[in-house]
Amino acid sequence: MDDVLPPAADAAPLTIEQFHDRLAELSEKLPRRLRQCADYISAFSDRIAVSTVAELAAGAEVPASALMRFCQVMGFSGFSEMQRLFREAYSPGWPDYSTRLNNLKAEGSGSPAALLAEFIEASRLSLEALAKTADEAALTQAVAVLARAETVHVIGLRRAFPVASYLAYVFEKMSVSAMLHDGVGKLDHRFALRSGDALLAITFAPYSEETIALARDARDRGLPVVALTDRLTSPLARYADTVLTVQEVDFGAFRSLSATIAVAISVAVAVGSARG
Amino acid sequence: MDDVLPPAADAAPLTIEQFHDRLAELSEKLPRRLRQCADYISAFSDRIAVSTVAELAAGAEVPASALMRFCQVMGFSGFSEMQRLFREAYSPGWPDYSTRLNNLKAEGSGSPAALLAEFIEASRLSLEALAKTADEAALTQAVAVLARAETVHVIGLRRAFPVASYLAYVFEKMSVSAMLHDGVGKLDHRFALRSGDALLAITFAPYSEETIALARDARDRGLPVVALTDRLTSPLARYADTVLTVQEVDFGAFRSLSATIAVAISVAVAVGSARG
DNA sequence: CGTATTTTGGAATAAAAATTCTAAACCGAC
DNA sequence: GTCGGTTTAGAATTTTTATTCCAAAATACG
Repeated sequence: MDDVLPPAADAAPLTIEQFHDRLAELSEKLPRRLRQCADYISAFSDRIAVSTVAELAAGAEVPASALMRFCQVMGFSGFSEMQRLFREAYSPGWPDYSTRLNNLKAEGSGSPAALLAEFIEASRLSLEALAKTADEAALTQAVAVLARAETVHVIGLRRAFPVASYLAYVFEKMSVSAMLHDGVGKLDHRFALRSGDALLAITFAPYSEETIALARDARDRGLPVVALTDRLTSPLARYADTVLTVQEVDFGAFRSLSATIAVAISVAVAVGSARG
Repeated sequence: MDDVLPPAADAAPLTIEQFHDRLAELSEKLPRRLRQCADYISAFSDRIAVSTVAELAAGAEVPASALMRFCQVMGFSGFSEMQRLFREAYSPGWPDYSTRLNNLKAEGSGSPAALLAEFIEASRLSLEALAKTADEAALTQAVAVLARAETVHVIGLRRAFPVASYLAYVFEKMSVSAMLHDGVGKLDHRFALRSGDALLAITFAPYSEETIALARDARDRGLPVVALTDRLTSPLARYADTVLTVQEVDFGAFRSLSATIAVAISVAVAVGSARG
């Protein structure tokens, strides 16, 4: 009963860096079993997020209760709290964004400036997630496929249309022969697809029939198809040789497109320069 | 008691790749709730290792039992077995945004990954600048003007066309009467502008003649004009009642549009909700 | 050495998570 | 509409996991 309050000084670490600092600072003055914990944890800290107390304890060759005490010495209330730090650090931001937005909407604060702030935030999150998850191999493959094509056909309707049209613009600027299938007049120009060409198709849930149909068509004729979509299980993926996926954080019913455009333009510019 | 043995064919996936294959193969023929699981899981498979059934179920917006059934359909005995696959493969990728960006850039300049990193960076900078400089009063005024209009006419050509087309899409979704002046067939629909309407015109240097002409036309007839452009001294500004400015950071010859789209959508959503 | 203090291991308990089960909703074919 | 088979939601149950507790062992100190 000596310490009535735990000194505020040793509150739980809030970041992984603080965690390691604390670990280094402590590990010298710990008794044997706790030091074993410290050593093991510092070597395998990245397994904290996906292990149980028992597993880590076994790894450190200590009883589970020793590991519990270790967590407490580190300033956490227990193992779970420590684990949360590592789990959240692994991919922060996402879990409660949508609920936060719902609250915001419920409160009816629809001022344009507030909306803008939310949009900016959604875009920023999307870009951040893209940076983390971008698949370099798929990207490279997509560029290779398109760079080889005679003419690049681009299709994207509804929400994907802005992306498709920007692509067409960039291709034009880079003197890449490209054709935008825009659905104007319900004309479909599927017969414009000639051997030697390639298709870049863009669609997000709810997927657009026409886009998928054109992809199938291209595939049936043996043309390479690159898909830009939201998930690997998208119906578009079946007809594509290369699938690029992008997650956008949506804001209410609308998506920011920032990440999607970033991917699209990178591909287009890379294709343009690959062709010289 | 029909199937005494589960057919060996649908044994559990042994690698993450097999897992995704299986997912793609199944997801089409699954009933509603299970497909929801499949979609969510395929988009966020990296969270499996660090989440509980309840958390994932909440993310996919299904009851926990649906997610359990999903695991079984995938060939696992239950969630724990599925999770084991992901936990064993787990390695905390690139911890944070900036180191990951550097990694992408390290691929070598000109590589698609490096380009993507640059674009992401440019977009993020644009958004940041926008957050700092956004003019609340202008925004509010623009929304007020457009909310009062019978029909909102939208024009934006070349680089601004993606923005204009996304605006048209959002207006449609929000049941705001809107017309996109797209320049198809060089038809100009200036006579579609009727009193009571308003024009939202978008152009950036080098400014598009047609856009400016339409703005002038609208102004001459006494219709309110909202300009979305890059500077207050833009030629478009002369004909506009309200001017919204956005600076995009460009990367090479191309701009990210992120900030522009953020402004555009905020305005559109605000207009939509102002009209009820 | 012997006593006070700290540390330890493991059993006991509490909490949380996974898994199963069932009645009801749903859907498609008649 | 109604019958048969599927699918679903959520309560009930089981299993796993975290956490506490305390007697015994170790250590420090006189």
